[in-house]
Amino acid sequence: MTVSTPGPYHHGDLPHTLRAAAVDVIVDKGLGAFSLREVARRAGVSHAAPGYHFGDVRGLLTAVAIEGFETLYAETSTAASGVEDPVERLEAIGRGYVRVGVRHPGHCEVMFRDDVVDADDAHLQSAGLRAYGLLESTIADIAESRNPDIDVTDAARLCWAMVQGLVQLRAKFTQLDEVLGLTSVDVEDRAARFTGLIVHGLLGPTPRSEPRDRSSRS
Amino acid sequence: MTVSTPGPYHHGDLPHTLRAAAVDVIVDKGLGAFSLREVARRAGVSHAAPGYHFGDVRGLLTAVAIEGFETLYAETSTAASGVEDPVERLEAIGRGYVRVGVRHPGHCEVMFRDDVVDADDAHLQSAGLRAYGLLESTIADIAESRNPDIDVTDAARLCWAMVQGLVQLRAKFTQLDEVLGLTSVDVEDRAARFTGLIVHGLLGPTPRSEPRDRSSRS
DNA sequence: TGTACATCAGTGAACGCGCGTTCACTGATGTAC
DNA sequence: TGTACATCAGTGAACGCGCGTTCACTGATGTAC
Repeated sequence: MTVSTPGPYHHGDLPHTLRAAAVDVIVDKGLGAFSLREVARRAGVSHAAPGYHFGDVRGLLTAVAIEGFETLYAETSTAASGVEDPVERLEAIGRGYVRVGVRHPGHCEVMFRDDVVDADDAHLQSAGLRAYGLLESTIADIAESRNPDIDVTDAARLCWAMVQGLVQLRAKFTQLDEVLGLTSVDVEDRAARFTGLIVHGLLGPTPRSEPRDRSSRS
Repeated sequence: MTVSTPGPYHHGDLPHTLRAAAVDVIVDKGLGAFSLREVARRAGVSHAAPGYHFGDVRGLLTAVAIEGFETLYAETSTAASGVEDPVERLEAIGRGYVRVGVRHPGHCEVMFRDDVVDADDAHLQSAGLRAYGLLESTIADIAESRNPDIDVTDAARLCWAMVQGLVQLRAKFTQLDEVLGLTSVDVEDRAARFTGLIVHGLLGPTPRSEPRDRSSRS
């Protein structure tokens, strides 16, 4: 990733390169060691260049977070498109989420870190709500067609929290595997079981493919 | 928390005070702004004092993480003790976990951050494995008594990831609540439903109180 | 086609700051006799 | 009980470092005429 050649004075698309370099830094040095100067070094430009485009550290990280939410929305909506059954759609979204987590760990490390990002940024908020909205609307569909007792907002958060937990703990699991002497497992497969659990949990302890008569309930 | 009086030359239990101050800093400034000097300032001692007791930043944060795992073990094992049924015990542990997350967010922010902590530290590893072991052994009990098909190691991680996700996203949810104009919800109640989902998912789609004949397994 | 000028994109030297670390020190406590 | 000494706990001045930010600058591109 590191560009060592001096390169032309005018860079093709420096903002893009800087975002990529920022992700690079996050992934292999961690957010703690993140700095504009390190990003500039990796992008092969002067240390003042990131400031020119993004203002400050917060601005650059916010741009990375926005990119992350856009990727998340793109991946999950693609995964969901064309899937008729809302339950299957939810599973597809869950898998898509985890895929993003696995493929873009740098973005994910920033997306929910309001202490590090400009949480008031309008683009960031709309990108985040757009991704969240897809999840929530799918659960609303499930509620409508399968179980009207579901608290949609709350269920959406359960799903989000669970999948996010999976993504966040992936690194820890990997380390635990080493400590415990176990081999690492297929994360996406785990995600499938995850979403399966969520769905079964949402539909109640005895899910059926056809809704049964459950009218007498508190 | 901040001590402004000069205080006596010899502090009663400075290591303890420094750990508390460290948690303080993490909670309201974030790990990004964490520094030994800031911790010393809050503890009301010279900036060299933390170095004397903990060596460096990593050492202090490792001590905080150990404290966190010890608290986690204490809380979950207390919650689990005396509960006969392993399923109920797992639920109690899940609730205990979330309680720790809610009450000790500073510790939790550090416990799984290997980039910031000395992951090779023997005390840290044993404290972590002790907490994890309680969870795993409970799931092993469930597997034994209810469903031998459960992959115990993997199920334990699912649980851990889910509850951890809940804890980590709590702050995000709070912020989303503001964005979406909703009131915040009872986190521990959410945890109960969480663990319920896990348990039902683990026991399969049609859980029974008595184990059925399943002897033919690979 | 050529020239002058404006604007954009990135440079690099300079600055002040907070940090971690070191180190000679000092104040307090414990111990030997 | 008193004195000398060792050890422990914390100090504070000093240092070098990487950082973010500023700012006059320069190289490249676009536009007007």
